[in-house]
This record gives sequence, C-alpha cells and structure tokens, in this order.
Amino acid sequence: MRESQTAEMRPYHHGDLRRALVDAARRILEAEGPTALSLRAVAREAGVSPAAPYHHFKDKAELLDAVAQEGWEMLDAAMGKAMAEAEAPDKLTAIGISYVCFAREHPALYRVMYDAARDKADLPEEMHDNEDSPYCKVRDTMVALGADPGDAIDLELATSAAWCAAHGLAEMAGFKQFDHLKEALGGETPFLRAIFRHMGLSPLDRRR
Amino acid sequence: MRESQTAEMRPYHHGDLRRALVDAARRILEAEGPTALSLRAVAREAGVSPAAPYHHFKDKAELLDAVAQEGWEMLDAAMGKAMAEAEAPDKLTAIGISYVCFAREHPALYRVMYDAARDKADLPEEMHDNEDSPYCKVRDTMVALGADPGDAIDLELATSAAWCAAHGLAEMAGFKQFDHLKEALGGETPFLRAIFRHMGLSPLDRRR
DNA sequence: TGTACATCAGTGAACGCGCGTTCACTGATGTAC
DNA sequence: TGTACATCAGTGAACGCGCGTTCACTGATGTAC
Repeated sequence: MRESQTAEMRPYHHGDLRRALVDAARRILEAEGPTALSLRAVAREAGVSPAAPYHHFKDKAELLDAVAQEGWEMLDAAMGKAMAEAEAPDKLTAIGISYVCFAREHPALYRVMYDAARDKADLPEEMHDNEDSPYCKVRDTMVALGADPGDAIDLELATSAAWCAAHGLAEMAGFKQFDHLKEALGGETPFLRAIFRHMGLSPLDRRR
Repeated sequence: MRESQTAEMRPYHHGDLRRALVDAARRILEAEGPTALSLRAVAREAGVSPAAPYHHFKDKAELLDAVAQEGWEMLDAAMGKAMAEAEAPDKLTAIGISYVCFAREHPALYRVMYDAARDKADLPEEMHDNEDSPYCKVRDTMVALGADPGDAIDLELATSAAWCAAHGLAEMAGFKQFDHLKEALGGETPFLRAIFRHMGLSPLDRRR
C-alpha cells in the first residue's frame, strides 16, 4: 500500500531522518499542539517505525531539545530581521514586537521552547552567551538608544527587564480580556506597541 | 491493614471528599510537580478509590479547575496583604513582588493556574471582573499614585502592562542566568525590585 | 419510636488506550583488498 | 572490477506502565409515615 501510493518511493534508508523527525514534530505542534507531541506520533508523522528515532536521538527529551533549539534559531532570525529594518528610535520596540509576534504565530513551539528552558532553569546558551546573541542585540540596542554602558549591572537589569516583559506579554497577548483594547487601538500591533510603551523599557523613555 | 493503622478510622462516607481531593492535588503539586498530577494519583493520595472523585468532579479538568481557582484565591490574598502593608509610593512594586514571590513559592500550582487560563484564553473572572478583584486593586493603585483616571483606555493599558510584566518576571525569575545579578544586588527581593524599577510601571516614575 | 425505602457516596475490577523504550532482526551501504 | 564483510539505519513485535473513565455493586444516611 504505502509503496504504491507515490511514484518516488522512499528507500529503506531515509537519507536525513533526523531532519525529517524535527520537521514532523513541528508539523504536529502546529496542527495539534504540545499535548499531541509524542515520540510515537512523530515517528508516525515521519512515516517511520516507532523505534527508528532512537538511531538519531537518545530519548524523547533529546528530540524535544532539538525542536526547541530550532525554535530559538527562528526567534533569533525574526528578532534580527526586525532590528535591521526598524529606524533607530523604534528599534527596541520593534524587536519586542517581533518577539511577541513569533510567540503568537507559533504558540505550541513557543511553549515547547519555554518548557525546555524552565526544566533547565535557563535560556539556551546561544540566546545570551555569544556576541551577536539575541540578548546582546537587545543590550547593544539599549546602549545605542542612550543607556549607560559604563554601569554594567544596570545595563544587564535593563536588558533582563525587557526580556521578562516581552515573555509576559507573549504569553498573555492572546487573552480575550484584551480584545476590546485591541479594537479600541486599531489592531494587535498598536496594542502591543501601547503595552510596550507603558512598560517604559526604552532608555529614551527613561531619560524623558 | 488500613483500618487498623490509626485510632480514628475513616468512615465509609468521607465527609468532605471534595475538599480532601483538592488538598491532595495541592500536596502532589508541591511534592512532585504538575506532570505527576493525575486523577488516579490524587485519589491515591486522598486514600480513596480511583472512581470516587467522579462523585465530586465531572472529569479531571473540573478537578484541575478547582485547584487552579484556589490558587487564584491564594494569590489574591497575597496581593491584598502586600498592598495593605506597603507605604503609598511603594504599593505598586510591593504588589508586584508579592505576585512574583507567590509564583516562586508555588511554582507547580502557578503553572496549573496559568495553563488553565491559557486553555480558556483568559484569566478567571474573579481576577478582574468585580470591584475588589486583584485587577481593580492594581488599577486603583495606579490612580492613587497619579495615573489619570479620566483616560480609561490608558489606565487599562497601564494595568495590563503591569500584569504582563509581573507574569513574565514570575516565570523567569528562577533562571540561573540571573544568579549573579541577585548576588550583586544582595538577594532575590532587591533583584525583583530593580527589575520592576526598570519596567517603569509606576505612574510616579512616568511623571518624573 | 420504628421501619421501609430512596438516595447518596463510596468500592474494586475492568475497559481500552497510547505511551516510551527495548529487542532481535534485516536490508542497504561503504570499504578493504 | 568484484567480492567479502563490517557497519549503519531501518523494521515490527513486544514489554510494562499509568492513565481516564465506566460499571455493577454496596454500605451508610436521611426521610416519610
């Protein structure tokens, strides 16, 4: 049955099953949410036996980690793009909005990312450790907008505050409670912008 | 065995099994976290057969809702206490800190509360609908600190921003990433206070 | 006050389910000579 | 170029598990007369 259903038959060896499994996991997340994401379901979605994934991942957690990591990379790309495209005084808000929009567009993936982070009690290293990590991008934007780079502690606090605020907004922006605010302000993005303004995270706001 | 192990034998009818089940669920959450919270485990912890809970809750979700609701009531109480005890200019930060501390002290319960809220895409009604709800407490504190009560939209934005910020901080405050900041600032509470200051949520900060 | 009976709140066994993981296996591939 | 063989990456059946839920039941309680 399976082998007759398409002209290009899948060969016995897959080629890049690891890749295919991560993609399958992403598809399940988008379609059915995090609770449907079992190892068996991923194998099923990839058209492979339930034992096959074990040649590529130690266990389920390792597969989930790979999915999460890809999510962080996507988020990184979205933030980088937003930063590059925005005008200077708006850069920080633009990054924040891109963050929240990513979480809103991929809610299940975002949950997997954060659940993994929570289990480890930390964000993945790539998010804050190297020089062009998202964390450093935000921090450097703070400086570019007038934060004092000499006060290291304060700069780190400012960056951390922005990150926490974005995460909180990302998780709550979908609540129905906010529907009439979005309507009054003319849409989701103006709403996010207004909330960020109230959070007063930009050094520009703080010096005003 | 069971009946001989204690002088006061549990009678066939429990008396208040509903109460006992919610308590048992809370105990499991504290001890083993949200993943261990199954209906069967709750019944087991309460010393009752797996079918017994069905005389008090329609299904597992209804039990979880009851647990979550009790959590929101505890959170409400903590926020109310913090507000009552703080001096006027510090009231808002004090409420925020009490919120975050609650989440940090009952992380598993907080997750159950938020997961339930996320499923419904809203906070429970009691949190924002009546006049002395936590939401209204925060909003009125905003006004007392100088926010303009005439601009209803702006006031609601300010309150919502504060809530999102607190939630984000609550979820992230435990990350190891922040350990050295806490150390540099002399503890968890000064750290939280500093982050909140950077979030610039108080109307006092905003007019300065 | 006593008794018949309806109702309530438990029991314990069973249902089917999907899960993560392991195992012995086999087909395909790559390499040494 | 051909062949023997090690290695790799799959299969499919099976493991034990705990889960949510249902069922027929029974012991305890409350009520009407």
